[in-house]
Formats: sequence, structure tokens, C-alpha cells
Amino acid sequence: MRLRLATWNINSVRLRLDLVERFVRAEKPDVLCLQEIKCQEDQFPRAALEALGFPHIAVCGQKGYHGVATLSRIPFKRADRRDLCGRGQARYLAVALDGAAPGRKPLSCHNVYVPAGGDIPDPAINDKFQHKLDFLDAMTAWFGGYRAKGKNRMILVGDLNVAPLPTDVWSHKQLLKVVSHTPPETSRLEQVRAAHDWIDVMRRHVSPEQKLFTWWSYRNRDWRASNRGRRLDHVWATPALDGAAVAMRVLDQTRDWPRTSDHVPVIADFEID
Amino acid sequence: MRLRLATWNINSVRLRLDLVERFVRAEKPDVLCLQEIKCQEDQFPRAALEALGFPHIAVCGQKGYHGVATLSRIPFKRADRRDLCGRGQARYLAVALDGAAPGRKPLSCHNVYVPAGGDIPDPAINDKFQHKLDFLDAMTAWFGGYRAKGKNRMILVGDLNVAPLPTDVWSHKQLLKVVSHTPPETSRLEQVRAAHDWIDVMRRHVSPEQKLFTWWSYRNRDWRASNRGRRLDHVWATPALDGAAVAMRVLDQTRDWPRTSDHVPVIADFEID
DNA sequence: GCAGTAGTAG
DNA sequence: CTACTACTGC
Repeated sequence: MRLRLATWNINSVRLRLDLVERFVRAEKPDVLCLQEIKCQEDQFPRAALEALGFPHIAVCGQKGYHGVATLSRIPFKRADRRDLCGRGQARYLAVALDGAAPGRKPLSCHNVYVPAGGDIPDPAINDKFQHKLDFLDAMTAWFGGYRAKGKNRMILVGDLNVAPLPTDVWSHKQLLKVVSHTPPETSRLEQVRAAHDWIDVMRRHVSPEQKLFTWWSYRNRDWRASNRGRRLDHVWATPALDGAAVAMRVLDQTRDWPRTSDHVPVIADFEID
Repeated sequence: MRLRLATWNINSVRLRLDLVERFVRAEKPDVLCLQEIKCQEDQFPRAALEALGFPHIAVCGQKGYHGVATLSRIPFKRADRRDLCGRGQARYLAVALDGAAPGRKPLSCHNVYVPAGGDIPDPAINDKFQHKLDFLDAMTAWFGGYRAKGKNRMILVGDLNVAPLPTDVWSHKQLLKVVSHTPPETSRLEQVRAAHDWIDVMRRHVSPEQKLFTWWSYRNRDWRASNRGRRLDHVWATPALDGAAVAMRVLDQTRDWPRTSDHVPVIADFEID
């Protein structure tokens, strides 16, 4: 079957429910992973999103900040909300997409929101940066520990808050000392990736020599003209899914929608057997 | 000449500039008195309101709260910002409308925002209520002291935050202990009125037996059905203008406008010679 | 710049 | 319910 998966840091799902609806009606993803929902589970607009065609919804939320949710047209089980580095924050939600290929090999979807890391890239004086590095290390440990890692069919999506490649930022040189593109972050993200042999699906579809962004700050008034973006949102897949990712698109037109998120959605189409 | 004067507690002029424009284009007042502009003078949208046909603008503002402004199509002079009871708040602005009848008898317009008074109608335990009573007494002293009071042509408008008559509230009985309609307030407002022989222009046009409201709380979701309003906004004139107020209207349709103020405008037409 | 929080004010 | 003040976070 064809599976369309989308990820979007929505920056408050309650405030942008109308934009989620607009996006879903236009693109019809089968699975939609949201980050920064900024609400508790009981405040999540579940009914409206069910009505939009997602009967299966899992929410991992907290008050005011962070929070992730996975919406699905197809059934899933074992929604796993996990506090990966023990700070009591809602940043990781995994579901087993058993409805994607009933009776066949399992497929799981891991929705992640990595800490942004604050302003100063020094863990000694900025605990938020320390937390970000710790969280990335915890991801390495958690996913590295998955059994039979080479055979598992897994998709990891979300706002990883790191732009790993020089072409993932508008200026590699200017951003080397800016949180999201510093060597301690990019090297740790590479450790996360390598520990599980993750494939960077977006870069399978867009050459690493080409600039590719998913986030533009609200502070740039003309985001498209200045184009000071970063690729903070990612779609990864395990080697068992290599070749299954048949298409990928970054929906940057949503960045012009009224009162939108500073992140744009990323869509990946998988051909699952 | 015919002079159309309007008063409106706008509850943030910056947030509702579009509504002011809509009102002005529809009703074309010559003088518009705003209360609760909620900004300092340098934040006031002067250019936009000049472009709307008010070349003469006086602002008496403070940061965040209160504040009054008088906009005029016709020239005025001597804008008098006055702290009537010495608490450093922006609540009173008078202008001399010499352009209304050039070379003739003077005409002045006094724009007032009386303190709301808090929740508990007891000056001993609620200083905001004390302030309201003090402010009303200060108005009595200030206007009572105007020279040749019987001959002066003066108009006083604004949000006086008192509903003096039983028909100025939706339930006289239920509101007798609610700030805005308690005896200490209504008796003090009557002292203000009597000390200068002010005429209650609105009640010259609508019988005191008829309910008449200018404010409906945001908390009533269906304001028109429940109609739990109060007459907090007023238009007064000195006896020298008796008979000059040829028409009066309460613009309650604006209460249905999107994101509107909880107060509606009051328009009074004067035939000035 | 634009979310959320809390408190104050109306 | 809807303004404002601030603060925090991204």
C-alpha cells in the first residue's frame, strides 16, 4: 500500500486547527505527526481532527510547552509516550502502524521533538543546551537498543532542532556558532543516525549540495526574499525501508498562510509491502 | 451649523482602529471622543485617524490603561489634559471648539473616563471604589467652579461608569449592590450634574421610563437576547445648549461587529448658532 | 515575531 | 470574555 506520512511543527495546535484542516484537505496524509502542540491531552482538539479523517489519535502533551501528537487514518496500537531523558517533558511518541500492512512485517512511527537548546551553545552555562545534548544522547541509546535493528521497519519524523549539513542552513559559516548548527549538535545528531543506520529520507530526494529548509524565523519579515531558513525537521527511515520512500516534498507555501507556524510540513510517500 | 458629536469607549484604539474607521465612514461625526484608548500619545494611530477626516486630534494617554482622545473635523484650541484627582491617570481632556461657531459664543467639549471602581462597593476595603467616589467629587468641584456656568456652552461626554436611573440597568433591584449602580455612586453623579446644571441629553430623547443601555458585558455570550446592559456612557450639555441637541442615537448595532468594544457609540446632533 | 504562562483590570 | 502588563521559550 501507499502510505503518505507528514510531519509539522504546528506551534500550538489549538491556535492553528484551521491551518491543519487546510493542509489535510489539500494533501490528505495518512499519518500526520505534529510537534509543539502546546497543550495537555485533554485540551487537544481530538473531535475536530477525528472529523477530518483521523479516527486514530495519540497525544503526548504537557501544559503550555512542547508536546507531540500522531494522527492516523489507519489503525495503530501501542502508543508509547516516553520521557527519553527524564526531565518530565512531552517530546516522544511512538506508534505501531499495524494497519499499514496487516499480517505483514511491522512498521512503527516515531514522532520526536528535540529541545531547541536556548541561545548560548555552551552546556556549562546554558542548561537548555545541556538538555539538548543529553536528549540527543538519549535518542542514540534508545534507538540503538532496538532489537534486530537492521530488519525493523521504522520511520522517525519530527522537529530535531538540528540542521546537520552545510546546505541545511542559509549560511554554514555564520551559523557554526548558532544553536542548531554547532559541531556538538551536528556530531551528536550523526551519532543518533549512525547508531540505528537511519536513512535521511529528505536527502535521498534532494541532493546534499542543494539548500533545503523547513523553518524560517518569524523575525524575518520577508522570509522568501531573505531565505534565511534552516532544515530542522526531518524524516528518517531504517534500511528495511530503503527504496520505499518514493516521494518527498517540503510544503513551503504554507509559510505564507495567515498566522502560520514558523515551520512548514514535510510529506513523505512510502510504498509499503 | 449642525454639529455631530460621538462618544465611544473603544477599549484599545490600536486593536480597533478598523472599527473606528467603519463607524466614522458610516456616521461621519464632526467630533469623536474616545475613551480607554489604552496607549500613550506617541502610540496613538494619529496618521490613520487624520486620514479619516480628523485633522485636529488631542490625546491624553498613559501606558496600558485608561486614556482619552478627541478627534475633530473642525478646529479646536486649548486642549486641556487634566489629572482631576491627582492619581496620575489620563481620564480628562477638554478642547475649545472655536471652529464650531467662529466669532460667536464659545463652545467646549469635555471628554471624561470615570474610574470603573473595582468589584466591591466599599471604599474602606476597595481603594478603586474610593478613587471612583473621589473622582466624581473632583468633577463636582472642577465643573462647579467654571465661571458664568449658566451661560457657558459646554458639552460633557464619556464613559462615566455610573448608570444613574433605574432604567439605566437591566435590573434595578439586582444591581443596587453592584458597582456602577450603587447609591453612593448615583448620588455623587447627581451632585456632579447638579453642580453645573448639566442636562442629560440622552434622557431628553429617550423617556426615563424606557430602558436605555450603552454597555453589555463580554461575559454574556448572547448580549441582545439576555440584554443585561447598563447605560454607562453619557452626553451632557449646559443649559445654554438646551434645545440645541436635536437628535441622539445609541449605535447598538456595533455590538455585533467582530471583535468589538463592550461599549457602543452614542451620537448627539447639535444645532449650534 | 509569536506562541505560551500568570496576574491585573474592565 | 477580553484587554493590558510582564515573563519565558523558540
